[in-house]
Amino acid sequence: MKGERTRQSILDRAVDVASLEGLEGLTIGRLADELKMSKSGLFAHFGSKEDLQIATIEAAAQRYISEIFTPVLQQPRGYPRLVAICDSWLSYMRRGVFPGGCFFAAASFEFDSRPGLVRDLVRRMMDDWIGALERSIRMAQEEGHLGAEVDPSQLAFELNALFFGANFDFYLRNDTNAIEKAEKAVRARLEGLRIEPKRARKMKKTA
Amino acid sequence: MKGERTRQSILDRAVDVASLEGLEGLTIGRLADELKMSKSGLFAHFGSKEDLQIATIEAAAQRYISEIFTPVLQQPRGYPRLVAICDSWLSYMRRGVFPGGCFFAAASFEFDSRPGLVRDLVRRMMDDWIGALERSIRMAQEEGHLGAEVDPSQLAFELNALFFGANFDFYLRNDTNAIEKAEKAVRARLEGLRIEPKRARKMKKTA
DNA sequence: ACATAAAACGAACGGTCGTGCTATTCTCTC
DNA sequence: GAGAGAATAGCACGACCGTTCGTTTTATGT
Repeated sequence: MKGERTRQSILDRAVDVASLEGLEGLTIGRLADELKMSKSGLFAHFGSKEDLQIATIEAAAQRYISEIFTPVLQQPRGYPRLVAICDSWLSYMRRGVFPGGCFFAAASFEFDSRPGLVRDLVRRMMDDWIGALERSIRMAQEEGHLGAEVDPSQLAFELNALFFGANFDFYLRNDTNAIEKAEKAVRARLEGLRIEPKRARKMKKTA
Repeated sequence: MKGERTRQSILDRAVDVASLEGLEGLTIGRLADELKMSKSGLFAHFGSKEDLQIATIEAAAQRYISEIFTPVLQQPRGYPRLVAICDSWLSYMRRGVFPGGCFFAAASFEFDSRPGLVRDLVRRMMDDWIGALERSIRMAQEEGHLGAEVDPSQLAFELNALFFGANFDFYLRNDTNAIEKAEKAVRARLEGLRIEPKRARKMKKTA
C-alpha cells in the first residue's frame, strides 16, 4: 500500500512541525506545501484536523518510546534501569529528537486547559509516561536498591519536573548547561535515596 | 483618560484568555466579542497583534509580580525570604491567579522555539524571574543561612523546575496532590542545604 | 494489458484571521 | 454647552483556515 507510506511520511513531518509550532499551529495547508502535495490529498488521509492531531501524537509517542525506552530495556531491573531511563531522557533531549524540544512537554502545556479529544490523549500519554517512571522506581524498591519509604509517585513527579526544567532552560533560555544541571540534580536525588549495593538486601516481594 | 481604562480591561481579559488558549490562540475578534466591542475599536489600542501579545505579557508580568513578590518583600532577607518566595509561588498556583495555569510556564513552552519579539520578551521575563530566584539564594548565602558551596543557578533551576512540574501535574493530570508534591520536594531540598541557626536546632520528622 | 480500486489533485465554499480606512460617537476642556 | 480631540464602530480587503466534491492520475491484481 502506497497510502500507508505517504501517511507515515506526513506524520513524520507533522511531528516535527508540531514540536516547533504546537499542535494547534500545525496547519494542513502548510504541511501540504512542505511535502509538495495538495491540501485535499493530504487531508484525505485523516478526515479532520483533530484526527491529524491525534495521529500526530501517536506518531510522536512511537518516537518517544523507541528513543527513550527501547534502549534501556536491556539494563538490569532496579536502580540501574531507573538511572538508565533518566540518562536516556537527557540524551534524548541532547540529541534533539524533536526539533522544537520535547514534543510532550510542549503538548502538555499547550493542552493542559483545553478540553477535547486531543487533551484527553495527551493526558493519557503523560499518565503512561509517569506510570512507567513509577513502575521502574517500584522495581528498584523490589530489588532492594531503593528504600521502601520512597514514594514512587513523589519521586516520579520530581524526576519529570527536572526533565521539563531542562527543556525549558535549554530551549527558551538557551542555557548550554541546562542538561548538565538536570543531570546533576537527578543524580544527586537518586544517589541520596539509594541503598548502597554492599549492604543491599534483596527483598523480592510483590506489593 | 477613558482609553487607558479600556486598554487595561482589554489586557486583563487578554491575559486570562492567553493563559487558557495560548498567546497565539488569543485572537482579536474573539477578545472583542467577549468585551462587547468592535474588532477595530479594540485593535486601535495596539496597532498589531504582536503588540497586543507583548502588552499582554507585560500585563501578566505585573500580575505575577504583585501576586508573588510583593507579599514577600517584608520577610527578612535570607532563608526566610527564599522560603517565602517558594511558598508564595505555590500559593499563587493554588489560588489560580491565571485561569489556565501559570501564564509564563505556558508562554515559555509555546514560544521556546519561535523566533520573534514575543519570544524575546518571554525569555527576558523568565531570565528576570530566574535571576530573582538566584538573587534571593545568594542573599541567603550572604546571611549565612545557606552554605557557600551551593550553586545559585543550579538551585534556582531546580526550584523553578519543581514549580513547572506542579503546574503540569495539576493542570494536565488533575492531580490534586500536585502542589503538595512540589511543596514537599522544595522544602526537603531547601532544608537539606540549610545551615541551622545554632541556638534554634530542633528535631524535625518528615513523613 | 486491462479493469478496478486507491490515491492525489484542483477548485471552491463559508469562516475567521489580522489589518487598513472612513465615519461616527463619546469625553474632556474651556 | 460647544468645539476639539480621543475613542469606538462599520465595512472591506486579502490571506489562510478546515472541509467538500468531482475529476484525474497512479498503483494493484489478474
